[in-house]
Amino acid sequence: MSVRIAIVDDKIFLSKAVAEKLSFFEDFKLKFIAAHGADLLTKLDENSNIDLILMDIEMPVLNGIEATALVKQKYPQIKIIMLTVFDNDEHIFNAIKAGADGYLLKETSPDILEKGIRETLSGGAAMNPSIAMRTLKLLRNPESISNLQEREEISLSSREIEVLEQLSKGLSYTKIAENLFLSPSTVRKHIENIYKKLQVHSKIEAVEKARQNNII
Amino acid sequence: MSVRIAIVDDKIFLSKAVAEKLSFFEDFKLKFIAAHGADLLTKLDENSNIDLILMDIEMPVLNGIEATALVKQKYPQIKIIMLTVFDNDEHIFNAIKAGADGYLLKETSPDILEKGIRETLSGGAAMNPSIAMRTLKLLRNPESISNLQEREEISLSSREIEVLEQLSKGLSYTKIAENLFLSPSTVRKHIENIYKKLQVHSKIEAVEKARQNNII
DNA sequence: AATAAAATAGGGCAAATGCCTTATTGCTTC
DNA sequence: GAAGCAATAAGGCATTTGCCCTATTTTATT
Repeated sequence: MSVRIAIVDDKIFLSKAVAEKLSFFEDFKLKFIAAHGADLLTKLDENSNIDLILMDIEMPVLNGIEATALVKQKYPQIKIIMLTVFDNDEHIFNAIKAGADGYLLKETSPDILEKGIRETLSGGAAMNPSIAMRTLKLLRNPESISNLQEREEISLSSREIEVLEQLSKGLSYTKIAENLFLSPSTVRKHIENIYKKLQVHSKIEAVEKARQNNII
Repeated sequence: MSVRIAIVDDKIFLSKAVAEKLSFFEDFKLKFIAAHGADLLTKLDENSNIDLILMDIEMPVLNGIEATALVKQKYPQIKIIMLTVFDNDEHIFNAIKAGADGYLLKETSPDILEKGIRETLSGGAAMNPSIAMRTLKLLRNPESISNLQEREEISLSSREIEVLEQLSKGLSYTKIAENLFLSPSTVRKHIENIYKKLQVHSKIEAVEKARQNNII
């Protein structure tokens, strides 16, 4: 039994690259490529015999999130995997809300893409591990969801995030130093830098702000 | 660089099976097997040089969810993947809340387990596709989550909750006293009582615990 | 090779915190 | 009306925190 697939992407060379990956698997039949959401809906109106859609997010006319919601409303049996270069929380959450069945990054290997498609068709969800982690954090912190829009760029280094995670559990400087094999002075310095970046002045404020921004 | 792993499971033949899967990968070093959560904590107190724990859920003495929360509180740098035969929503959600970094099923192949471990160590989340789908559904339906919460009886007075709310914003004793028209001494006493009731020893721990129990 | 950024480490100091003790007042509840 | 509890308040003290300084090593980036 073959799998009928559609690709939706306005960047032609990117959809070509995805089509190329699909071509490795002979039961995957690429039925059509749509240039944007509106184009997809038109094509589905003509023929909705599609099992799964690989959907870009950033597109003109009708973006991938809106298109997903509309397709799911009209053809709930069609599975949709978001396939995008962006992995920010707002996109992820909105795609999930719209009803997407998976969320993969464009650089995904043919192998992973294939597994994701098959798992999605059998009722699972395809997810990149880093995206899975973001969904976990969103689940842990439902409040952070309301803050997904007006979000400034806060960039903490991975070491700083590590320290912040320990902070959030209520550990002291010295305990954190022990856990991370650092000197307490270093931990203090990291925390000072974290405070500056987050513009806060205490542990709790830092943790609060980090939660609001889905950093921890 | 090798990966130091611990297994926690009361069924010996099941932990043996997992150990067997790990043995295919020469950089995976199985440091120890614990029979239950309490056993794990004892062993970690002796030596916390562990990168990742594969944790069962249903165990005597201290179950996998409680153990996860305790380990994450004391050693936040240790990654934890739940490895279980059950995949019901309550378990999944509680494990995520407790801080688990991944959730795989016991029948997982050595290959998937290996990938999950490596992805978790590099900051992602390891998730079985069917479990990923459940997390998506939980995210889409925040109301469903409230039915899953099991909470113990923690009774704070309304005054204590008021103080706790101010605490959670990162305010100092003196600021809280000003806001509530109390003497700083009184605020301190309230906070002492809150700590006793929640069995914690710092502001952040109190806020963390209160959040876990939906008090604030 | 040169420069910048991140990570590491240490010292000093005022303020805040966590924990102890004691004490008074008002409100329930049996 | 006695007992218990919640709320109020104060003093003491060791530890932790927040913030300032400097300085070396490691790791990109160009």
